[in-house]
Amino acid sequence: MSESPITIFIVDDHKLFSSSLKGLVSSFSNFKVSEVFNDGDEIVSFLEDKNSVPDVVLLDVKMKRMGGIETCGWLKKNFPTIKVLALSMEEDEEIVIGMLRAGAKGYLLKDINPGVLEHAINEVYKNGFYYTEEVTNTLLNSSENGSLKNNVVLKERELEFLKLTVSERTYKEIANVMCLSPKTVENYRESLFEKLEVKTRIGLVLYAIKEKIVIL
Amino acid sequence: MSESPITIFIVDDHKLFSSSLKGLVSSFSNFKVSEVFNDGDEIVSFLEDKNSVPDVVLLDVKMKRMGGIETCGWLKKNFPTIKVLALSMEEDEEIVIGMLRAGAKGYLLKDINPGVLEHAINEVYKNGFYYTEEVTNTLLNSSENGSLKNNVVLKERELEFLKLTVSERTYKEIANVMCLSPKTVENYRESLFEKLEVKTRIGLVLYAIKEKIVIL
DNA sequence: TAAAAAAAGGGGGTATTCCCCCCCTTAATT
DNA sequence: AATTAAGGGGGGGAATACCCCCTTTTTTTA
Repeated sequence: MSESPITIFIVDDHKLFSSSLKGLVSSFSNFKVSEVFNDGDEIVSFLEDKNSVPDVVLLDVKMKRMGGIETCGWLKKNFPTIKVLALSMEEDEEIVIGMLRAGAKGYLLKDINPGVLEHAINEVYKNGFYYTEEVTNTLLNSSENGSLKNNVVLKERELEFLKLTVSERTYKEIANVMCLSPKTVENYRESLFEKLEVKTRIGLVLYAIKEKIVIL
Repeated sequence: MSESPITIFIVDDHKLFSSSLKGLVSSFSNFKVSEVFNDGDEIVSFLEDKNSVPDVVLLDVKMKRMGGIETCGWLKKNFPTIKVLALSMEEDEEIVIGMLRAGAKGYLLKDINPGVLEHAINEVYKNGFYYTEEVTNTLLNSSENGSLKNNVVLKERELEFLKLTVSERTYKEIANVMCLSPKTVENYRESLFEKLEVKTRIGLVLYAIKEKIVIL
């Protein structure tokens, strides 16, 4: 029952890559690569001129003039029905997060197998999104940087204190909440400073967030 | 070419739910629900007795005795080939993150359509994972809580100050880095306190992290 | 072009944080 | 019986953070 094909735009400033990608994607059944752009600017002016609108855009992340995130944000804002699949060489956390926040419906590394790309395009078209395990893990682990004292076991009361520290409370206020004297609270602070190898409250806050002791 | 069915275990302490789920899943082609457990403990002892190992486990998150995260962690550690699909009523950020960190290959809300479950089981079996858009958004947006002054535009120098604040630096040190007098730095602090409606440095740090001005 | 806002620097005071000591009790170890 | 760990409480002081009020210069913008 051969439906109308999924129309695809490709945006990538490596012409060799984009043209070979066009060939590859066109070879998949039911896909039609209508346009190929070398830059974010190009697809923007193309769409501004009220030309045809694609179902899916394969968007390179790192482009010289108008970058991937910016382009993605523009597409999201002006053509929210378009599903953007981000394509990237590396898996830079900031960029992954940036692209997804900008509205990308998926994030693929360029070293994937053709079959995965085909699957991803179909998924993003049908279900509206396609997230690989790697990307999700990147999001999850985007907190395991820094040299965190990871092998530290925090006790219940310490966790309580830590959670309260991650808020605009003074130690006096924390003491009230925890039903302790301010001085005892300071003891917790001091022992945590040592345990977690930090020097200020800010350090505690960063630790708590990185370790997902508190979720923002 | 009818392959051997995907074997599935269900773990859920709501018997009514788990048994109806068993019926539903069994009705999907090529799925076989071999065992149903009422608790994490039960599947653990079952597997410890070297009984059959399933392909996929549908795991309830909130269970009375041995909880979902704990169970998932045990499965991940002892039977890494088993794909765990977490099932949950709500989409609590901490729990989503906890489950995925514990090794779950997917996270589904219990109010999904049967078709989605079928699709998810197939995906998790074939590709090893299945993440819904909601879950990914939960991870992404796990920062858009709180009443952030979102419509604030920060100037370059303010951003610089803000980024430096998210570190264990005193204002004196920040002043050195920014080549400003400590007093000027304090002016930035004050104006940001107003703009961002926070009362302490901690507030600034939380804002910067939530708004991904700094990525941890 | 005059007014407003932004950028930089500052005084002086109070509150809080941070740091190094100290003490007591209770419960587990040895 | 003595030691060690864990939880709770404290003093005092120096450093830092926080707050309000101020001046000057430059840049925007109305």
